[in-house]
Amino acid sequence: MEVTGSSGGAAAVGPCARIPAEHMEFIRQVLDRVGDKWSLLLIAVVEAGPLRYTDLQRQVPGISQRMLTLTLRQLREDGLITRTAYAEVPPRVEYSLTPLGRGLHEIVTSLIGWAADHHDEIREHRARAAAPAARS
Amino acid sequence: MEVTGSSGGAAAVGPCARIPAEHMEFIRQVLDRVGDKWSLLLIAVVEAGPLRYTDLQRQVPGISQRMLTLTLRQLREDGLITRTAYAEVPPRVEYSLTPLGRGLHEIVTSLIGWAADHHDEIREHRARAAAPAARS
DNA sequence: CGGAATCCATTCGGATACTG
DNA sequence: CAGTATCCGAATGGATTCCG
Repeated sequence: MEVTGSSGGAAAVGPCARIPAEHMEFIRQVLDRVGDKWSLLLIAVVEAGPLRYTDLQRQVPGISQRMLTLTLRQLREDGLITRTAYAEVPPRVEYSLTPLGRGLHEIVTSLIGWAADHHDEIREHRARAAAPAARS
Repeated sequence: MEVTGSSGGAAAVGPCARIPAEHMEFIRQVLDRVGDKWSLLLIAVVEAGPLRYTDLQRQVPGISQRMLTLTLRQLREDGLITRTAYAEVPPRVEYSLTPLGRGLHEIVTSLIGWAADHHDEIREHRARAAAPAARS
């Protein structure tokens, strides 16, 4: 796997970072699915045990019914969450993470933790980039 | 901070998963920035040391100049990558990860690893969901 | 309560052409 | 080489309305 050989002209890349082209395919697939506006957030929230539709809607501020339904369906089709419907008088539906989903949830937790740790730093950078004025 | 009091009606959620509403804000911000089509992929690729514009374009299959430029600019504004231009006859520009970006890169690596481990499983689920036919 | 369906604005993002 | 600028189709996603 060590492609640091000097035979090629454009070597000198790092040791492990060259992403194999074969991997690109499913990286893209996962990123396409998970890289929308709500999936990761929903993964993060639904971890709190079986949650009902309206619970999710309340916990995720700003999401519309449409997007909630759509995203939940996709996550379910990918095997990341389960949907359990109870045939009761007021219908009740509960969503939970599958084991597969829990694996992803750990990563989402990392991401959220990282965001929590560094969002100040990012906001500073962003503000600094937006204001090219500050120069004595 | 323990809101697990039984005064409310809808308690019974998990122990740690309730995401504080204050966190939601910057979770959304980070997700909005990072949850597009190319950011995470670029973070993953640019880790391979200083890479030039065309290198990135070659390493990320399918990206257009427009998106490459735009995404690189955003990542730079957020302080995740650095851009170094050399005033040479054929212009040369190199992109690298900042320390901040390297922190995110670790998480991206986890995500890619997870994707590599489970993409078969996901594809199976997805196919099974798409084909409701298979029943003897 | 838990959706599905339709409508529509905004955004995303690709193709192309041009520039320093 | 490393972008910028414009055009335009496609997809995202919100608001609203209706249904079982």
